[in-house]
Parts: sequence; C-alpha cells; structure tokens
Amino acid sequence: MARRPRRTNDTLDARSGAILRAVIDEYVTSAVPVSSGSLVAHYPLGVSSATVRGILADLEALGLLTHPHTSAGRVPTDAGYRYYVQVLADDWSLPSVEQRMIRHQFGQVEFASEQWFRLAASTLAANTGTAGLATTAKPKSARVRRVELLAVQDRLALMIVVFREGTTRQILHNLSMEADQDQLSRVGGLLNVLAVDRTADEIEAALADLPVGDGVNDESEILAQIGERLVRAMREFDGADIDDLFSDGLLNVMAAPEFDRSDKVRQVFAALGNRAYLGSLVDAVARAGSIQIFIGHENRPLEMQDVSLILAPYGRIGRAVGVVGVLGPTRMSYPQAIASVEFVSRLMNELVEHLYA
Amino acid sequence: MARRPRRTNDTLDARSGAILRAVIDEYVTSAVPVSSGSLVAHYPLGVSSATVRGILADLEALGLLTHPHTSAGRVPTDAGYRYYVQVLADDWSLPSVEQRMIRHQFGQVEFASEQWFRLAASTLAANTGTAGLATTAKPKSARVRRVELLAVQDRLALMIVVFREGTTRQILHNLSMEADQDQLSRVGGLLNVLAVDRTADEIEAALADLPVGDGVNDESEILAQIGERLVRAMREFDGADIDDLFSDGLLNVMAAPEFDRSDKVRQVFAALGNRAYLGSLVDAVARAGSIQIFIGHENRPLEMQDVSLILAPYGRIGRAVGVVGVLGPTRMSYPQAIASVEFVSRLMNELVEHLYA
DNA sequence: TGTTAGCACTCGCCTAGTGAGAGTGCTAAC
DNA sequence: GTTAGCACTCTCACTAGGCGAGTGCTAACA
Repeated sequence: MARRPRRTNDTLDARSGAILRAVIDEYVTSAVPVSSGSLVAHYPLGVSSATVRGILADLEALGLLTHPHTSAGRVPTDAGYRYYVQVLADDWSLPSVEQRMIRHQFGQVEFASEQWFRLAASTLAANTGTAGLATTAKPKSARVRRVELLAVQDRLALMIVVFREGTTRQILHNLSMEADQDQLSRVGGLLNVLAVDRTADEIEAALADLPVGDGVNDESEILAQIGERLVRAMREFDGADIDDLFSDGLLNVMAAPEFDRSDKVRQVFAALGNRAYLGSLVDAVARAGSIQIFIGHENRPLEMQDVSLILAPYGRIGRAVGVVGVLGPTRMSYPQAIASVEFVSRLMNELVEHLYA
Repeated sequence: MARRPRRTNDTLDARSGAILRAVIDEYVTSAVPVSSGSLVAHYPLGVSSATVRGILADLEALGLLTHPHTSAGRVPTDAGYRYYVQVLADDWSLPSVEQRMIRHQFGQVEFASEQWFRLAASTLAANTGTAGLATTAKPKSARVRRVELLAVQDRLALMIVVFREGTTRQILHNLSMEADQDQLSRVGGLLNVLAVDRTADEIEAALADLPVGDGVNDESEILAQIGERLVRAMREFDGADIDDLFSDGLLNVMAAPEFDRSDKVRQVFAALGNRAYLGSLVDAVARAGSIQIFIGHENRPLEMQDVSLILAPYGRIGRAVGVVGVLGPTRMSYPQAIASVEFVSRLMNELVEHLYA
C-alpha cells in the first residue's frame, strides 16, 4: 500500500478524520484499544476492515495513534486528542435540558457565596464524570470593601475584612492593651474611612500619615496596631498563588481503570496540592482569557502527564479572575467536558457581573 | 504441647503479652507477617523460636493473631490490636521536644481561626504518618455573637454572622426593595439588639413580637426579611451533622501497601464523605468525653473495616464540641497516634478555653 | 488506483507445572 | 517447660504451551 500521508496542509481528509474521531470516541467509552474490526462494526464507515487498517496505519505514522503491541488495537496519543479537540471540534454545547438544570441548582443555593464554588466544582464533576475544580476569584491587589472589629476578650479583637470581590478574612488579634466593644467600634469607624476601597500599599501610606499617638490616646494606638495587622493580612492574601481551591469528584478519577493503582492517583493528587503550580495555571488561563486545554504531556509536572485539564477563566480580566474546570484521565470525553466547563464559566461570569456591576 | 490458654482472667501472662506486643510492633513497621524466627532475632525474649511458635499458636487460638496461610508468619487481628491498646498500653505520651515544636507552630498561626483546624489536621498527619482530621466546634444550638450588614448593590445585602463559638457565616440576601448602607446599618443595629446571644428559636420569637411594619416603614420590613433569613441560616447550621471537616495527609494513607489498589482507598474516602456518619462519630466521641479508638471491624461502615480511627473531643461539653483525630490503616502505630491525638486535643482545649473563657 | 479477502505472523493472556524457600506444627529428647 | 530436628504446607517466581485477537502484507478485484 502506498503509505502517503492522507492529509494536506496539516488537515486530515474527511474519512481519516472520521476514523480518528471514531477511534477516540470508542476508546473513551471502552478503555480498551480499538481494533479495525470493532470500528467497521460500530460505525457506518462504508469500507472494510482492511481499508480501515490501512488508514489506522497512516494515522499511526502521523503520530496520532499508537499501538500497545503488535496484536492490539489502536490507542489515541496525546497528539491525537489534541487534533480531536482542535480540528474535529463540532458545535459542542450542553443540551438545554442540562443547562436549565444547572441554572436551577445555582438558583437554589441562594447567594451563600462560597457555596457557588462548591456547586461549580460538584456540577462539573457530576456532569463530566471527572474531577471538578473551582478557585475563588482573586485580585492582584485586594481592596477593602469593609472592616469590622469585635471585642472577643479583654485584649483579643476579631477583625473581619470583606474584600471587594466578596472574599472575607477573619483575623484574631492580640492587642497590647484592653479594649471594649465601644472603643473597637470607634476604631473600626476610623479604620473604614482609612481603608475602604484601598489596597495594602495605600492603607499603609494612610496609616503613616496619621498623627502619632504617643501612647496618650489608646484608640489611636489600637488603630495603629490593627491597621498594621490588616496590611499584613492583605499582603499575605496578595502574595498567595491562589486563594481557595474547591474540588469535587476526585473519587471519579480514581474509578478510571488507568488509575487502579493508587500510586498513580497519589502522584496526581500531590501535584494538585502544589499551590505554586496551581497558581501558574490560573495565571496562564487568566492571561489567555478563554478556555484552555492541557492534554497529558502538555502538562509540565511529570505527575500530571496521564491526565488532562480543561480550565476556563471567569471574572473580570484585569481585576479579579478565578478559574473553573475539570481534571480527568487523558482518556476522557472532551466534548462533554469542554461544553460543561464553558457553560459553568459563563454562568460564573454572570454571577460575578450581577454581583459587582 | 499442652494447648492450655496462657491467660487468667482475661489477661495474658507477661511473656505472652510481650510477644504479642513484639508481633504488633514488628508488623506495624514491616507490613509483613512476622515469623517466630524474626521475633527471636529482633527481640530479647530469651527463648527459642520453637517456644515462641507455641505461644504464637496459643495467641492465635485466643483470636489475637491470624495466619494468612500455613507457611506464613503471624498477623494481628483487630482483637489483637484492641488488646494492645487496652491492656498493653504503656505511658504513651509525646516526647517533650515534639510537644514544644507543635506548640510553637500553633503560636505561629496568629489566631487566624480556621487555620487552627488546618494546623491540627496537618500536625496530626505529619506526626503519625496517617491522615489527620479536625472538625470545627459546633454547638447544638448556635448563638449569635454579632451580625453585620453590608450593602452590596441596590437590592443585595451581605450579612455576616459571627456565632459565639467563633465560626462565621456569610449570606447574600436579595431584598424586595432597595436599601443603602445607612439603612442597613440602622437595621443591623436593631438586629444585633434582637439577636445577640440568642438561638434561632429565641430570635424567631423576638421577631414575632415586633410591631408589624404594614409596609409603611421600609426599615422594619428589611429587618423582618433579614431576620427571617438569619433564622433560616441558623436552623441550617443547627441541623447540619457537622460543621466543617478539615483533613490532611490523606495521601499518607494511600502510600500504605494495604491500599495500593485505589478502589480500597476510594471506599474509605467515600465513607469519609458521608456527613451523617461523621456526625454520628463526632456525637459518640463527644458523648464519651474522651479519646475513642475504633479498630477495623469496630467501624460500622463496611468501607471502613480496614482502617482505624482515633478521635478525641475538644471544647466544652454540653456547649460546643469538636473532634480531632487520625485515620490510618489498622496496621498503624497506635502509641504514636494516641499520644499525638491526645496532645493536640489538649492543645485545642487550651485554645478554646483561652478564647471563650 | 483504491478496495478487499485471505493468510501468516506476532504478541499478550491464561493455565498448568515445577522448584525453591519460608515458616509452621509436631515430636522426641533434654 | 524448653528445645532441636524434621516433615509438611503453601506461596511465589519462573517456564512452557495453547488460544485468540488483531495486525501487516499480498495478490486479486472493481
């Protein structure tokens, strides 16, 4: 047989494309290397298995498929999946029934902020049979929306900070002197004037401009202490790679036959615990501004080379951006996953838009 | 050999006890069935392997050891571990170096409330090589310490509730009318008067006693709406089996050879996702008021019969109680685990005491 | 020139069989 | 009561052979 590549200009001819798609669809559901015979049996290709074999050999020569061993069927390579999502992409969108169902669920949780992230993760997990991920939207530099101070004990104050994007922080602070709720309320009032809508740097500057208390005035001393603690907390927040990561359905990934040995799973989970790596991912996705797909070896960490990530940003570019997505074995249903991630990220966008217009 | 049981009154004689302890210590570190030969080689028993074999046979007859097959060494049964922790318990306490180190770490996190739970879980995980668990302290009926209201948008209010035990809830609420921050602040003042130190039921009663607004007064209408939402949130909180579960080191469990197949791990994790089950555990431990040990089959759920739980309560009995502990394979170092859990729970007690004296 | 049937060939998987080694249980002597 | 000695059992690792699946190639065909 003439083994000339069946493609022109980096694009497969229609029939080769159809067969590649068939191999992938089949393999994704069966997890078993697919043979020429099973293809002609399950798909209306209109040719014999011998012809299919020829095409499979070509696709293998192009690096889109492999062969575990001579007498086994074909398995897609990472490049094969890549071609699939890139070129063979159909109009992949969620059936409107599912869309309505998901929308309904989001309506149910009644704006209990962090519930949204849990819901995003669990929706994605349930909808794709893989692991769902969602990070909160983290700004480059947090700005304060509001600060509250509560007296917990003689010298113990609880500070609650609400950032502009809705995330909150609670910080217990040991004061160097006693302070009752009235004092703290007054200090809180001053602190709000000073801090609202400002970043850590701006608040620090404003604090420096304050007349020095000389210890004469207790409240200005408390303000200085609390203000300093606030700035520190904001710096920590700004410096973190990501804010919070919610995940669901990690058990789904374990159920995949390629992860029946738990050391494989452990590696992936370990990589997922690496905040710096996650931060770089969020960054990359935020910078790209649209859904990103990382297939197998396209993932940097060695531990992630058997899985694929599909991530989409949400939020307001330049201000606070978060990410939702899924993680699954490379052998996953990309259409379903892509459609789900795209839909959920759109939904999250609407929510953010609605909240902080 | 005379196969008479080597115990009187449910207690093994000294030598049998020493050998049982040796078997368990050996098996815990090696994960391999231990033979009579390796015992005489590694422990100063002063007898020959043949004698040890006789005693091993007795211990097996008593149900404290088993035999995977004829030509294999002995493995402890759940009953064997139980006897070990119950009767062979030495003075198991943490070396003071470790105690100081842990105390130091807890000092570092600077009262950032939920950080404590994370730290408790991760300390236990690191110290025992198993999974560390910590739940927040949840009261039977939450009482409000403070409520704050923030205007987010025209009709959107963010309510922050701080409960007496330090946990907080953020709830976004859609108002039926517009309200600015001034209005919300006034409503917030009223709400605090009404709600502070009260349970859901008491707040509901107080709300019912309020003069009806008839829609004449916007603020009383807002108060009614927000108050109703607050009561609902508190009911949800009260009704939950547990509040929040922090865990760390789940990967440690996966690393154990008995969990090399990921379906085993999956079962355990699935059980751990069951809130009702966790709630019943917390309940049981809180009721007992002291450290509790559940070994293998002593755990109800079938999925948990290959692991052991060591849990200790902290907090104030009758008011808010939480639990810290570890989860590991039945083959774990009980002395180390028990000492660590006991120490961390004591530490958490001190923290709670210090905070809410 | 592309397609197809036919067929040899390869290779993984399963089963059975074998030998070595580990560790026991028993017994007879101390 | 303890011990050395020994037969016995059972797992593990390795090997060999048969089976089946699926390929790659070739020659014939449309």
